Amino acid sequence: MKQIFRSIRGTTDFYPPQSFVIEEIIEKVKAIFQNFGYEPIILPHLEEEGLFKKSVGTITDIVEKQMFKIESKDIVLRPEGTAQVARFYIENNLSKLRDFHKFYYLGAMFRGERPQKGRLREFNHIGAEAIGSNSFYLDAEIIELAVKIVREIGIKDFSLKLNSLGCIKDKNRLAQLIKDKLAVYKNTFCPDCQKRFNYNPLRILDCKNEGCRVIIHSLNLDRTNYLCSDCNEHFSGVLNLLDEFAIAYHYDPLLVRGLDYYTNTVFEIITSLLGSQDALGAGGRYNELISNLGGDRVGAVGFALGLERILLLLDTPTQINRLEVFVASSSLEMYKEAYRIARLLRENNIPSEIDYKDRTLKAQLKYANKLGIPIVIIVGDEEFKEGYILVRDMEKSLQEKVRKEDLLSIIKRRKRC
RNA sequence: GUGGGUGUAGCUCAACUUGGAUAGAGCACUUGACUGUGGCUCAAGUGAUUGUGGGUUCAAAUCCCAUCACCCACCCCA
Repeated sequence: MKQIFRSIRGTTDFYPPQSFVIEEIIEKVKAIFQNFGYEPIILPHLEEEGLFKKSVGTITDIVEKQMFKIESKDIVLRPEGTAQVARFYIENNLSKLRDFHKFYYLGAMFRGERPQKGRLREFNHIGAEAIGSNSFYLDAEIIELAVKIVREIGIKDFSLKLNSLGCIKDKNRLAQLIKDKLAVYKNTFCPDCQKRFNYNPLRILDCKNEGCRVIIHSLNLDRTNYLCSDCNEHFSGVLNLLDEFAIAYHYDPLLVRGLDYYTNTVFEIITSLLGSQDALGAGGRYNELISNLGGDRVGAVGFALGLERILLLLDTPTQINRLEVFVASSSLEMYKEAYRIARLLRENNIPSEIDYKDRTLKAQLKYANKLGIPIVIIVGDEEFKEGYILVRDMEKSLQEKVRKEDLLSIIKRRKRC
């Protein structure tokens, strides 16, 4: 009996052409991050369980039931990046090195959710964290950066939502305000919201249940209801910058995020094309996180984009590789010459391919055509003996006979035009 | 985690309702017509123990149970 191993639930294999698209995304993203002064970090997939309990919050689903834990050790596969970056920042005393840092990272995160389209158990985040400043310019920059990445990757259907939760005092004030004003409706809420009412009243605000929404809208909630003057000023500063630089946004006073560490600015980049997994990315400020985990009290902002969700919105090209030349041989006797030519081209950084399956010339051309390779060099028995090699332009269907010694320069010239 | 749907060649699907003999088609792939030369057309060929494991039956892709995976909604979030 043959045993076929299958991929683990909620994990995906990426292969061409999709894998090429991912590589392109990564190249673009890195260039943009570096343009904005963000430095790469590569952190482990394993972290202590307690790190996420203390930062993301024990009442969140992520920590409560979605972490992959290594039995008998308090070690988990990281479910998100921000808390980890905070741990890394504190552990290495980076505040002593410099009082301001900007980092970016690309890597896998793990959450034991029930998989759906755009929701995997192992998925990749494109993340950025800027640590050490309370300036609202930084909030605006990080939002602009996230939007820019999404746009430059080629996504058209997306929008930006943002809100401010305020400082800890403001957040508590908002929670109390919700409790006070909604106490009368407590029994009419959906079962989820009845639970939320006690342990996480902010989450009532983004409930999808129609009944709950009607009640929530009747609050006519606005940030001026709970933000202190400093936090309100900070948020206005962010909005003014976005206005000034024409970054389209929608202020949504009902936007709250599921992770405990957020304070002040929170935002989401959403799309209408992914069903209920509509967040392409999200982020916000977390002014208390570093100090909660034992570091200095420094302001920080960050975001994460979901690579796989972005991928779902991009068209997958049918043909994508970087091969420029296929070296075909008219007979097996010429194979070694073809191999020699391919080596020469590769030495000169001209991506080249040859046949490895003893195909007929016809089949080799067909194969080159299938790979979308623009130039085929044909090593023909007769021509080769006379010192010539054939160069065929596959798009124009033109073929010329060139001297062996001129081959490289001719290919190089073609490559330029 | 809750509720529902789906699972048939590499891909997209048909046959399932009403069980019946070699499970069909298109695309893709290989070969040939085209005589050392791709794309178009035509022809032939390769490729499926019907997700997996049980059960009912003379007989199961088809009915039943279990299991796995994916999809949709909820939940959650990127």
